[in-house]
Amino acid sequence: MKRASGKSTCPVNFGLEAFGDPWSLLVVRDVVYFGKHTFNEFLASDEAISPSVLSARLDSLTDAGILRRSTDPADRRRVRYDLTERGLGLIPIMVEIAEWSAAHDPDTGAPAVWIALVRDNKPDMLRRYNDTVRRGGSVFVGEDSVAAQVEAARV
Amino acid sequence: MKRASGKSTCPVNFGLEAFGDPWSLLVVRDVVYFGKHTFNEFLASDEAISPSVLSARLDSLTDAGILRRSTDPADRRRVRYDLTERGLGLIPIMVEIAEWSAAHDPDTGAPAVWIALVRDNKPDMLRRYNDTVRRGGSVFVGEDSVAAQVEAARV
DNA sequence: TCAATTCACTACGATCTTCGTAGTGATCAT
DNA sequence: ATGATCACTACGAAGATCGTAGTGAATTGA
Repeated sequence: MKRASGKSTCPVNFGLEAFGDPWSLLVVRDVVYFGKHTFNEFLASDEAISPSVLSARLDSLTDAGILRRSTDPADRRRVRYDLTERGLGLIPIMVEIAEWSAAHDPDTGAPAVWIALVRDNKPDMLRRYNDTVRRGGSVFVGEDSVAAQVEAARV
Repeated sequence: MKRASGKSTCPVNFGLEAFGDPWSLLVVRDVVYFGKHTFNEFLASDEAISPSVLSARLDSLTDAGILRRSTDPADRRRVRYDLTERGLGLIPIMVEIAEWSAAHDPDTGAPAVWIALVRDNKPDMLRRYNDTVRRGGSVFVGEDSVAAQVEAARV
């Protein structure tokens, strides 16, 4: 991304300068969908980011106001990354990307039933995503995940 | 983007592999918002892409089934790029990016009134975007632009 | 008809970014 | 005290992008 910054006031360009590299949205995805919050958790993702690149991305996402870092008081080695309000605002973008990919990737790992659920109840599901991630939960992993909420409501 | 392809079935990753570099979505934006369709038109964008990179992006977007190329019968030098149905599917993603950026960039060039119009009439506006671009029009430029349609309806 | 222009695109060296592996220092568990 | 684990840094190799300068084919204007 050597492209000169601020050379255009186009909003699509602004977004791409903030998170439009090949890795930033994968970090955000790890937080939103899988409840990952630490360096080593991000490092262990399927896509195999290298530590120096991850470090640079965490810095730039923090600088852009998308992530907030904090040290765990119970273990001061541990640094935790959470989405800010601005970062939570990226959820609709990710959901649209997931929907597009699920429709066009024959080998997609996205469960068709989940994609349909999100597509057909978008405002409601986006609200659930937002609320859940805001309080530290995730879409698929954990006690209070969105998937668990939906499952509980289905019965 | 040296990242190994196909190493994950995550739909966010699939999308990013297809159009998640810093330039692809700017090409799509040029088509959708400004009605650009040729190499030199893309080259003249504010963000100053270099011709070799543009050439590579047009190839990869065509390979990904997002763009379709055709030679102008009236001027056989001219190569025209249009969005395929799959490419039209990227419109909701771009609209969400634009909405996020307009909300977080103090210097955004996006007209607030337009962003509000799209936000508050999203299904209707997305349908207009899609229909208009499909028949060769654009959001802001040209006789049949979405902006012109909205202006006509406002009177 | 023929030179000048315009079209999409390639060539290429310099520079920047990413990759992949191997550390480093601080903190924690035993 | 020792070893493990934490977030990261270092660094050379490989790859991508930048910016400028072409190239050949098609079209236009004289």
